[in-house]
Amino acid sequence: MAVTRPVDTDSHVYLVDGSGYIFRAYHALPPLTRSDGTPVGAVQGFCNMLWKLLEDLKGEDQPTHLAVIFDYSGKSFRNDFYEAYKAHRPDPPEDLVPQFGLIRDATRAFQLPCIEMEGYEADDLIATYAKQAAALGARVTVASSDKDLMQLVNGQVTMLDPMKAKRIGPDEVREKFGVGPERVIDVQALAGDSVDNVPGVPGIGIKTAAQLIEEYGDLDTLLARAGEIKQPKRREKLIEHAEGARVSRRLVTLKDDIEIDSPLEEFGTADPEAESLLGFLRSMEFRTLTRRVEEALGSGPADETGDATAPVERDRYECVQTMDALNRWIARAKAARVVAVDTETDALSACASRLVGVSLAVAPGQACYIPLGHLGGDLADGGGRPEQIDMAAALGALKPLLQDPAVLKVGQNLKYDLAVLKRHDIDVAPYDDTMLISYVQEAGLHGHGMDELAQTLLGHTCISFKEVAGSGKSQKSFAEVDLKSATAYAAEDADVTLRLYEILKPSLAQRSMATIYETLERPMPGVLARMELAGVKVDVAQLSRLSSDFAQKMAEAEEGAHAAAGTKFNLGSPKQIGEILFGQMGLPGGKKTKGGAWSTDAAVLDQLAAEGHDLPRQLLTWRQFSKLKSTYSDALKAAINPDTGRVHTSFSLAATTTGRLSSSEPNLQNIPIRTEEGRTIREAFIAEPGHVLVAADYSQIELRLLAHIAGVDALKDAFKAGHDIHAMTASEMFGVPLDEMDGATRRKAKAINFGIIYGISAFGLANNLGIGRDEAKAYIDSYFRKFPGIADYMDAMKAEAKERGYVQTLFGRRCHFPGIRDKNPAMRQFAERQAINAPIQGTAADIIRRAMIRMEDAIGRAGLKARMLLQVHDELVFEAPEDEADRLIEVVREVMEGAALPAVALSVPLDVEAKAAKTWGQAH
DNA sequence: ATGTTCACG
DNA sequence: GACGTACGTGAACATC
Repeated sequence: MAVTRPVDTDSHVYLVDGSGYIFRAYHALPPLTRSDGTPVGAVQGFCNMLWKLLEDLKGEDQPTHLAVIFDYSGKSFRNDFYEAYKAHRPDPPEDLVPQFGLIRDATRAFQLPCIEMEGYEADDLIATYAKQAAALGARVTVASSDKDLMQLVNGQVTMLDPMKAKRIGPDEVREKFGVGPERVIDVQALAGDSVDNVPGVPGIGIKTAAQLIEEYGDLDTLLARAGEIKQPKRREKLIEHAEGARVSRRLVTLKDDIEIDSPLEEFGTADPEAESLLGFLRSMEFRTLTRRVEEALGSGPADETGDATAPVERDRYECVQTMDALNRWIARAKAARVVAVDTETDALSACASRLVGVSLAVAPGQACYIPLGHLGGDLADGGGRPEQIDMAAALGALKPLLQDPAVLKVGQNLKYDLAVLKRHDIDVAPYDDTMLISYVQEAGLHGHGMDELAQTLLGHTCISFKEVAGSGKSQKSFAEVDLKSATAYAAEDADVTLRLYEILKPSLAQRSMATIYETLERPMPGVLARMELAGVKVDVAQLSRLSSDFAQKMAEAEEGAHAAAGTKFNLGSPKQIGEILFGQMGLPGGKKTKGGAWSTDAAVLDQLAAEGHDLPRQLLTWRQFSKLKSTYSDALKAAINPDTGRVHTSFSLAATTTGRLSSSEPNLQNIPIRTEEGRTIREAFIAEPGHVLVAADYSQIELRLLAHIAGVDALKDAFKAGHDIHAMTASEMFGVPLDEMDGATRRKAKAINFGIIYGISAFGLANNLGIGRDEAKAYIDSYFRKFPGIADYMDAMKAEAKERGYVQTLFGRRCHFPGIRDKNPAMRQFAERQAINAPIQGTAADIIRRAMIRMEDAIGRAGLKARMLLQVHDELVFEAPEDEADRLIEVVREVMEGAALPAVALSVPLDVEAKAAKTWGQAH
């Protein structure tokens, strides 16, 4: 744990260039993966280096202060004046990406400060800290071998190559650059750096640059007197590229006056607490290093307050009601470098609710609640508004903590809190989400809500919301809950979240799911929170018109139905419909429902209507309009947020077994499109004036993935050639030439193609096509013969699910099916069909997640203002200024079509159809 | 709280 | 040969 210790002339400050080290370790060391496949080579190199540094320096060179400093991902201030800076750098290798997060975890496990700052590179932070420390008289060691840091070297500041254990002082710098440290930037400005896109002066390398600087003293003098140079080529180049040299000097000159968040004094070194470090090293499977650390530190039992499984004591939570108390908690959180955060609001919707309080936990059992928006009126609080810190002041103090790149914020379903805090202009980062850490490991096995996780992982029963707010009609909003109950409830949430994190996070690595979590889960809450906050505009007048149209159609159908039945009844009651149709009228009943009653669903009513009966026809019409009115036109109008005038859905990240999202309150993933009447609802989704909606959807993505995953050459070739896939299937199966294909045959093939994806059964296909079971069976057999690979794929998935309990997507996401070993054959077969479907549906879900994660950045880089609003499984919906539409479509298509790369190279192309229009309906 | 139906991919 | 079905969701409404 870092301690606070003043910096003075006896201090020795170590500044470790974490980012520089990551790349060197990655390239210098052989690739290493943990047993679960997570790449950890760079992490191991990094941990070895840190440990060696700490051990080697036990003598007189021992650091009194130490911090590890990282680049902030994204652009730096240098791009503000020179756009091309580091622009040609390729994206880091796929197997390095997950290690960035792990290396920050490693730093925290060593209990060392982990420093980064938006807009700055690690080198600038190091320069700033080095200057401050030197000014206080301390000695400084910069642990790096990066030549760009050599300009910092002087009598007090030396560098240490952490891999070669070699000291770099002024003499070594002179050896490398031919000039002393104080002239290094001049030499770099002339020589340039092709790797970082620093232009320099063409034709001049380090040797020549050093010679010129030696001769003329410094860069400005050289450029001013360039005309005196004897060699004509060199003279011309220098005169021509003088400005390039000046820009280059600005690029290579490190910024040493950044306003830093974490002062030097907080970097005081202390022996690391053994268990948390060892826990991390063991989870990474670094056996040698684990043993070394065990020997050096001993490994006693965990400290009582640090045990995630210690009993939860609700009365020990603190209710924070003064700025002093709040500042103490913020300091504790900063020191701990990890803090669990939870927000309480007065309603369930993140977009429509008001912030009521924030809770924090810094260690198991160490949690507080900060009430901010509680109302008076409760007798327990004496009737008045309870004593609370001013909301703006509290958020002002919390903001730097919540945005501090060196403090990890942990939440349970953090998307909600991100959205609430974003509305108060706070961008929480970095973060981890316990719900997602659980989901990525155990999707399909159980739910991932906090109460359930606390029960199973901690054996703890959380206070229910009802216990503090009541239930039913008398339920209070959280703002009306008294502070004592609110503190017990809210602080417990943060406490439990932190404990869950300590248990769940290490298991992520143990089961080699860290890469999936890092690439497909961790980035999502931020993306979705922004989409939900953006919302989508709907045309209120249009919805009102539709509601009254539908009401009229319903009334007509109701009248017709009552007339046809000869009696009045409730058209919304399947029970009454059954009694009339199959009782009074004596029609033959078709299938039964699960509960044993006669089914009256659309398939049954359709059949009866086709036989010429009027009542089922009227019922179908009534149901259609009743559905459109109550579920869509009425509900959407009621869902409009009065502040924004838009509809804000909530996306759920941990609801499905396959990795798909779900949408609720309202569900915007099931807006009608299949029928003409239904489409009118989609026409009510509109763009702001001067804007358009762009809808982009993957064409046939699941069939394409089936072709790739099952290795079906005929399907692959058809997709590569851009053929109509259902017509091709029909032609193969039924022997009809493509140019003679009729609609009915193609429709049959289409049903079979979909059936395959769903884990086909003869009964299901027969039902769907309205044919006999024998005929359906013959179709399936014929399909398997024509497309070898499919049957093998199905058998393989069933076997894999049976053996492991889960199947995997192409990217490695696991979908569990506990029913696969059930003794009930129906349950088992259900699980088998799920196991066949999940890798296909799940891979498609992974691909669109990857596209979404890359999309915002791609839109930003293209200089567009467009916003991503909705995801509907294979479709993304955007809103953009009219004049951006064409460019947006280009960017969106590029990102979506390439979303599987580089992790997976598909053997079929992904095709995206995109269109811009004023309404969602027209954008299809 | 559960079942039925139906909207979407 | 049993089992009773197409895969994944969420919302409204009736009924218990």
